[in-house]
Amino acid sequence: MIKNLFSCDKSSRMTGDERREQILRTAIELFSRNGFSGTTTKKIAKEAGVSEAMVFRHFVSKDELYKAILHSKVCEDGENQLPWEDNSGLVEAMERNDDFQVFYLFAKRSLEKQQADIEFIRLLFYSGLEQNELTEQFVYEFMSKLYAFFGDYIDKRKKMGAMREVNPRIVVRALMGMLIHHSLNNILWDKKRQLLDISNHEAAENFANLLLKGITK
Amino acid sequence: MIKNLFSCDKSSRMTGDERREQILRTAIELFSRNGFSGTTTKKIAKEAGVSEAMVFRHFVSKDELYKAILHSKVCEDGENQLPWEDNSGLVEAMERNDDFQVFYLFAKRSLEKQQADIEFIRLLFYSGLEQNELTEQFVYEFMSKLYAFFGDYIDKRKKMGAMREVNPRIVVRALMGMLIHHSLNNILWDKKRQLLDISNHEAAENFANLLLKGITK
DNA sequence: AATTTCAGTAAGTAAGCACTTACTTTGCAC
DNA sequence: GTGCAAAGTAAGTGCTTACTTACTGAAATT
Repeated sequence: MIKNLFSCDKSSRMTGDERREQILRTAIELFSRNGFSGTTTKKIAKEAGVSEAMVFRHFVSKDELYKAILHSKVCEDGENQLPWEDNSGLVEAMERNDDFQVFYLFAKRSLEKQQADIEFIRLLFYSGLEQNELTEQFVYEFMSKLYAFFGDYIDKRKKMGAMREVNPRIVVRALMGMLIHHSLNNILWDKKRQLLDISNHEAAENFANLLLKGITK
Repeated sequence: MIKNLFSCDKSSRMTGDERREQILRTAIELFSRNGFSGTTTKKIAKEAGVSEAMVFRHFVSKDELYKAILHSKVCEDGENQLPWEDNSGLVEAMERNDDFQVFYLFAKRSLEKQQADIEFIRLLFYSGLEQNELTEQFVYEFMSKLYAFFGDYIDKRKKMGAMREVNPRIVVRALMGMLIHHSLNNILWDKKRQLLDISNHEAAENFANLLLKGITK
């Protein structure tokens, strides 16, 4: 039978792996929207169009399902989440010491990634509040890489006399703060952009300039 | 009987208002730690040392209790949460156009307030993720006041030729991003300060300098 | 001293929860 | 076409949930 061509037909029988993937995707959506204890296995099954028993055939417990989700989002997607990967412009800008382009391109790519995967951010904050170990570990590794990446660049530019004496980690924390907080505002608190309505380009440009030149004339 | 002197004796009979307050405080602690659906009315009652029925005598439903909490935290405490209130140094610094002191004192006070009331931040993020209306409204009003406060100062300093042309709202968003993200890191993800271990003084100093002068030499 | 008031509880209720069991269908290899 | 592994379900399990009812006892008012 032609089946894969009509894969939107959820009621049709799937292979084990297909169904597992589908349950996982459904669960990601629900966990990211309602958190761990706000999501029931019944809802997941209903949304996926299967009986509850199927959820427990593919995942031994609700807890394991949650772990599988964090693992897939945080470890797999997360690995490719580094904003300088597939970003040749950024690497080139670093080579020619174009500070503005370095920070601008990093900021723009970060904002785009964050807004393209709202589920990821919500999951990260929910699991952070829920004191999940995996999240703590992911944030630690992700930030460590960021510190190394920017730390090297800033140290290099300091030696060239282009930057003043600063702790690179504080600079990275400041930059990530601007970016994540801006995305969080747009996602969580000010969806209608009543407080501040700017494009990612504008935001990245302003944040990069702020970080480099400050606001003093 | 001498009662109020031994008010730590939870098992003694309290007046209605006393007990209501106590249940509220207990509930704040639990909701901020575990979120709405992660907290049960049974746990609240047990922690408060009363039967579950008492919780429902004082609050018609779990939902109403949550609303009462957000109202008390967000509207009452929140009102006094503005970091320039009781901060005469900040107002004086503004009068003598001491830009660094303005941003430094604001940043330091903000960080201190955030770290003194971790419950508040956790509650704010939980209820934000849970799409609570009250939270959205609070953030809107709080940020509006911030924009007005700093907007006026930045506009004044621009006219004096001391600051370059920037959108004050972007500056405020950047500053709040640094501060909230820094606190969030310390509270949620990097409690052991493995990534970055700096005092509030150091953080405020660096963030203020960054915002004013940038990192370029 | 009697009465009223109200803080407080024990023991429920129905619905919902994570998870299981015992069974039925489906598609594919032979 | 038959056998069989695997996808799938209906109908449970015991426990927990938010919330209620019907009652008790201490203290303030009369």
